[in-house]
Amino acid sequence: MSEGGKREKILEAAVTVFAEKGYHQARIEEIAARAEVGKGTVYEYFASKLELFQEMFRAVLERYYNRLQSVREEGLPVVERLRLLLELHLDFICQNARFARVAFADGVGYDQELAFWIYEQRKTKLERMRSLFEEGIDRGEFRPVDAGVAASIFLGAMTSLIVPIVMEGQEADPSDLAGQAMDILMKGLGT
Amino acid sequence: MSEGGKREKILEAAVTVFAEKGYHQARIEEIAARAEVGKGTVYEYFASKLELFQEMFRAVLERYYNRLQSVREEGLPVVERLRLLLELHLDFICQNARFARVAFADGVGYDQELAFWIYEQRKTKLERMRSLFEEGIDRGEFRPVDAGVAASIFLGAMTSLIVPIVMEGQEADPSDLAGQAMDILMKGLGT
Amino acid sequence: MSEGGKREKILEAAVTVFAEKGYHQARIEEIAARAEVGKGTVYEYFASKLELFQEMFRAVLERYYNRLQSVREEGLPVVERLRLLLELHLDFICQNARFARVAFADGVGYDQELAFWIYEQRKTKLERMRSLFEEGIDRGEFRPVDAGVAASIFLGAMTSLIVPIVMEGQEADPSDLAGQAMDILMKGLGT
Amino acid sequence: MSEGGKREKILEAAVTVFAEKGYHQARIEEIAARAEVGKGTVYEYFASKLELFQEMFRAVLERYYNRLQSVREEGLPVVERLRLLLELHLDFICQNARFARVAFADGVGYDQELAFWIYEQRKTKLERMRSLFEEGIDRGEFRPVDAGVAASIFLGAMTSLIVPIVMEGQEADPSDLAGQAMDILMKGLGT
DNA sequence: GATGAATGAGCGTTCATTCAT
DNA sequence: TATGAATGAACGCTCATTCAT
Repeated sequence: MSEGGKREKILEAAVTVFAEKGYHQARIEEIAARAEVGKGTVYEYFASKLELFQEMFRAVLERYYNRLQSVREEGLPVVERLRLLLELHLDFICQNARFARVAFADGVGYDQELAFWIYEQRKTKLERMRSLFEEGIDRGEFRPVDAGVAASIFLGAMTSLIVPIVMEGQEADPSDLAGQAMDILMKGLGT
Repeated sequence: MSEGGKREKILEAAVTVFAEKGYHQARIEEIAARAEVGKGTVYEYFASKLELFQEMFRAVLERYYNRLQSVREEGLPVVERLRLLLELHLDFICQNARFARVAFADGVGYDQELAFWIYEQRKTKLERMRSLFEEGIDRGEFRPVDAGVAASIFLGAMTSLIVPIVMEGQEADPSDLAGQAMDILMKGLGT
Repeated sequence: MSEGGKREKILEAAVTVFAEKGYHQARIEEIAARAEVGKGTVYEYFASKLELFQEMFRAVLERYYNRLQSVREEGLPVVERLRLLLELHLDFICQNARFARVAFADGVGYDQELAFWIYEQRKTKLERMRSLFEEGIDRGEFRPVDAGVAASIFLGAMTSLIVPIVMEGQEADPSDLAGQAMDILMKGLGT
Repeated sequence: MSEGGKREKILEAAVTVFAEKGYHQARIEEIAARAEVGKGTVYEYFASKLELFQEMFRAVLERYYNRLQSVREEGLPVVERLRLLLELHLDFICQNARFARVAFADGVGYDQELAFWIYEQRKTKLERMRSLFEEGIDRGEFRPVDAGVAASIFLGAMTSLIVPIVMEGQEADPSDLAGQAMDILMKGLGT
């Protein structure tokens, strides 16, 4: 058997197992078994459990970012891009709840071995978000608030809204939910 | 040595060690050492590592809730209560960043052994928040949005805003930050 | 509370717990609890778990030997004394199955910490038995067989016959069982 | 190092260590060391200490039963088969005193964790023995006694006779000892 | 004497990682 | 390249024993 899909199969299995068991409860042996390769083979492709986790995490994030690509079409107003971002985000989660379990922990409270690494990933997201808000402010679409605070709130909302979906498999209509959240975030709660 | 503050000392040490190392990396022996008690003593007060973690978590949450008690004074408008809540929350975190590390994980991505238990704690928080928003809507302070969505966004913001404080020890002015966040959440981002 | 029955109560509790759990599974704390004394009190009366076990063992053996005393009435023929011995032995066990569990292990296979000590107790029994057989041979009641071998067989039978009573709580008629065993041992199996 | 006799080596080491120390005092680490394998390797072959003990016990019993196989030649009179059985039994013990230490505890007084399991093994032995005695009675070789009682006495004798050999390394002539015991058991002690 | 909170040595078991094949 | 048998460091938990009160 020559095909080189082994690396992919291992990553795929890693997503499943890490999501199901969490980082520490996940056993390399189970990942290998689910990938239908030998335990040693995992180490041919990944130097350690930690690295496997990180690669898997990156791979999932990549899929996620790919899914969100359309948001970068700069012709659209920032508000529309945010709405789209939120909708695609929720949609991605609804369809990949398993992935979310591992990939959308925002780093607080996570196991120390991973906390800072995951936090770095989050910082990237936050930064992208912040420049989006800056653009919105520059364009006059938003009030001149602190872009960092706005980005943080938006990111927090994105994370918070998916929790019941991820934890309880709660059904949700991404489009509707995104609409409601955007309504609050853009127009505020006040009368 | 007469005082029986052993249980408290152990809980105190547990906060420190669990926060520093995370649940799995934390070793009972280190907690015992930091509490200046024997390893066995830990098991006099707590049946297992898991139970120790949970008790510690509850104790921290209790301190947190105590700190937030003033928010329940029902004379105040809901908006004021929310602002106060956010400010006290941020203030508590600034002064107890260590605690936050363990107590404000939202349960996603956390180790499976704990994920659901922690999620239950979060649900309690979310429920309290939701009824606060319902009250605000009933009183006509807020627009008639979905209270659950609003609560989720608010809780997400609360969590998100503390991440850099907790992870990087970033300095922050709780009052100012709360003001900015409330401004966005109440008036929205739109022009 | 001044009464000095503490030692007795501890021994009594020790019999129960050691019998129920075996030496290693038995916990001093449980013995103390069942004796309604403090854990430390056990150590006022017995230097260690091992010594407590040995004292308990001796106490049970003493009761047993007391029960068997009538056998020493030297007026009776040895055969009668053996029959009586066997019957009293079986009767004692039927009524004190719990005791038997701890006191009639023959020391083989027993935990090393106890094996040799228990074996010593057994040697005492075997020696008494051997001199009884010697007497029987001297008196012409028995054929001139090796008294040691005879004693060993008799002791083996005594132990073996109680196993189902002790292990399964099997009901048995001591007198009848003693009769059948004596019949075999005295007249043999052969036609 | 190609041979995969690891499992055998571990079992061999287990016999030695369990016999020397007893179940509870025996440490897996010592067994591993004596088998010249890593501690973890033990767990590759046996799920737990208890299972290792049971497998070892079974393995020893198997050797023992193999040794006794000739007894099953049904051409021989039952008396002869019993004599042979006893002789082979004693001979096996003389040559494998170490094994006997672990394998011939008859279950009374043994550690609770093992007592009932070992008792089951004993019941198997007793049952085989009983049917042998029934056959002897049917064939008219024996008087019509209770086969169960006879089997119990015989088994008790088998166990009892090996005690000094096992515990003190006492030398014994299996053939002679078997002869004496059979003489008593078949012809009885009475004149 | 009586107590029970405190202790820590000790051990079974897990599992990431290695390496001979 | 692929494997999985072998490894051993690591750690949670137990419980006999001590000792201050």
